[in-house]
Amino acid sequence: MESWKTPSPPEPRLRRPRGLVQEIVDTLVANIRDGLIKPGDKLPSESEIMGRFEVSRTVVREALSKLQAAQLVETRHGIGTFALAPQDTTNFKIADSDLSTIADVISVLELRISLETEAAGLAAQRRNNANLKTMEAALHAFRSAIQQDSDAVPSDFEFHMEVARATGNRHFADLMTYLGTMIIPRTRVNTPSTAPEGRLPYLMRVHGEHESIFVAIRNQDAEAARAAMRTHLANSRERLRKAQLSPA
Amino acid sequence: MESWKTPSPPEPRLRRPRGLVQEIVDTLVANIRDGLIKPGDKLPSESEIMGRFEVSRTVVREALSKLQAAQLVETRHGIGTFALAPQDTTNFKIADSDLSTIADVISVLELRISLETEAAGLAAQRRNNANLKTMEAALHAFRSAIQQDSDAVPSDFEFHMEVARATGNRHFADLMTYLGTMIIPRTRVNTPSTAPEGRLPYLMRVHGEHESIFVAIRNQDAEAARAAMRTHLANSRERLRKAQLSPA
DNA sequence: CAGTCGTATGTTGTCTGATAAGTTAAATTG
DNA sequence: CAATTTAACTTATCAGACAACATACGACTG
Repeated sequence: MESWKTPSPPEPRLRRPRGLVQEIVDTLVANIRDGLIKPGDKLPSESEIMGRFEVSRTVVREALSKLQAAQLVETRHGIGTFALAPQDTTNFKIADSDLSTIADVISVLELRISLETEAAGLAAQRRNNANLKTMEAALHAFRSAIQQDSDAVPSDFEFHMEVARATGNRHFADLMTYLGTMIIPRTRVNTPSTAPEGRLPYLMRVHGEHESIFVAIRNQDAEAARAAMRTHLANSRERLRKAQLSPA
Repeated sequence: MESWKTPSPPEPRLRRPRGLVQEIVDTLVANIRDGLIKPGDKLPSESEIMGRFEVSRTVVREALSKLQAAQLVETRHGIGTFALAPQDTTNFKIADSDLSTIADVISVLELRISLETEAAGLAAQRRNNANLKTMEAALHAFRSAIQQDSDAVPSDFEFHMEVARATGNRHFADLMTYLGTMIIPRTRVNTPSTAPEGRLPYLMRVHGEHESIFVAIRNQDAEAARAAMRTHLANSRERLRKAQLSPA
């Protein structure tokens, strides 16, 4: 009924995934973050943005409105819109919107690789018997969960947390806790389901990697612990990469 | 029902504190925070808000746009705008009280070692020419500052920040920014003063370490970059350790 | 009667064109 | 030259329109 209604298709705007407004917001945010627009700089006038993106002024103003709300720019009547200096960020935070795609999750996982690789090395040097005992318990719980086909994520996370705790440096455990709560809900969905080898073999391999980490830490071999942890998390990253390339 | 909009006096519009948009934003935010509009509730339609505040749709839409940016509401095309549940405000934070002793600073430095060692490796793989240029400029500024006996900390930090940026992973740069602002004010005090070799030789050695990192990143040698960064920061840690044992 | 379909209606998304008001700098005037 | 006026550019707001989307209800069909 409408298929014959459009004889001429001059549609220069093919993709509008999240609306025109968000497209402009994303572009401007990127320009500011990348330093293309420095704090104090004047943004292009509304008319200019209209022309550059080929949208109406309504869209431009709503985009700028969002940037104002985000405290990224300040608009002065009759003069223009200016980029603001990033406010004092006395905390580290990952926005939920920065975890919407698999690529976003990978970027957080990279941070986790950075953190946990070093944590494993420090843990190997500083672990005490209580740490080893807790790790062992977590490994045992993980194996049981696999065999009983129940949720293995809690014991998995508990093992990693104990490695972080074994560093004796509270900040490692704190940051792990934060990253864990951010990442776990997103990775759970596609954890064993995307494994080409099937759930049980995959989880058993993970278990083996955990044991390699544990042995290195127990033997106080910092280099081996680092390497084992890096291998373990790099595997997770590769699995996510594949899931990214071949969506279900 | 009238509780969320005070009836306006016969005078059309006497005070406009920061514009009509902000007035609507303030009112709606207050209503959401006070529970008059609960999470999941549908806000009045745009036409309705237009009528109640006697403003045009432009103003209403810009106000709602700000609320969207603040993650207070969500708008669905063709349905309406709905109040959102307050999002998780969990974040990673290091309390000021956790930085009172040198041991505390060392523990944060360890986190930084973890972060920057990996960042150097990733930077070696992913750096572009702009990154290299910025790093070179920072190195040059650092050397100049040394020779002119001025503050070398900003260019030092700038170099490290650019390494973090060269990872292409925003979280590295974000966490570096946070750790940097936490740590810098504390390390500045005892930076070159506690060096047994004297200020200039010490800073020149730091400069050399920076150059080793830079060369490895330029050559895209990830392992060498990691090692150079680890050496560099381990030296800082050792210096702090000595200062801890022999307080001035 | 049950299920499907089309339409009426209400909503948000975007566009167009206009007027008001603030700011700056050139042009004009004394 | 200095003060003032004007012009141009900017943001702020308004008004009306059409498109895209979603839902509800009635009509038609089996």
